[in-house]
Amino acid sequence: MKWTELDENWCPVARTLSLVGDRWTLLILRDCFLGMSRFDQFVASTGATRHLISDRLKRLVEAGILEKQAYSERPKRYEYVLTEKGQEFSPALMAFRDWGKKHLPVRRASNA
Amino acid sequence: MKWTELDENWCPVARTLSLVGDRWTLLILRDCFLGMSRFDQFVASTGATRHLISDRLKRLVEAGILEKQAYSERPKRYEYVLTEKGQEFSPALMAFRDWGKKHLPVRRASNA
DNA sequence: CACTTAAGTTCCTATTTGGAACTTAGGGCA
DNA sequence: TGCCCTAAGTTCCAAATAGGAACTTAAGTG
Repeated sequence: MKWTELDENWCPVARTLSLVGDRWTLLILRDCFLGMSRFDQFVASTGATRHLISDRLKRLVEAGILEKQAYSERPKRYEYVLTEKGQEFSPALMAFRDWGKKHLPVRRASNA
Repeated sequence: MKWTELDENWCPVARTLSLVGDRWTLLILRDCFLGMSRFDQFVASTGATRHLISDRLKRLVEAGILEKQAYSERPKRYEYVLTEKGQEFSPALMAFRDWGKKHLPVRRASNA
């Protein structure tokens, strides 16, 4: 089964995953909650390829989670901002953050 | 950048995603919370291939989110149960469920 | 004119998935 | 004994997706 077929699943978790159940998509949303809104910011921050960011932003806009807004005419430039639907996703990211903080501490060799 | 490289990321959300930021992994966890524990149950319930389920279960066990327990000797058979670390992931799934329920209703053509 | 920024797109290779069949280790029963 | 069944995986190959780097478009800067 392809994951795109999950969108009509009986389970709301599965339907949610069909839309945002992808690492880069969720990282983009994290960045939005951190105040980012531009293409190159997402590329730099997530480390994903431009190709992927382009694709994921398109899907998020189609899904009504982000909105594309022009912030400059002549060079036409757009930024991506969370819609209300997108804003309401924050509890999920908070839950991920809390779980990660508790269970996946960074154990950097203190390179002194 | 490969997503596996996210595990040392400064951001706890990214570290969490490096582990469970994948559709099938999260669906397996959903199933665990619904009381499932066996390989074929995960296969049937998620619709993912046996190959994928096998791979994801391995990673979840390695990460200490699930535990493999023998429920039968002679035919050796194992089941997968949530550890405490895994149990504590429930708020994230609840958040996904709530968001999906609110924003992604199933609109089935009532096939009467 | 040459350089820079921002937002993408294109191209090609490499990795991951999807699907179906095969394996291993017994159990049931005729 | 022989045949089919279950459960948990593994293997194989074709198809889809991702990674990396360069290219494009449209302007602004010195």
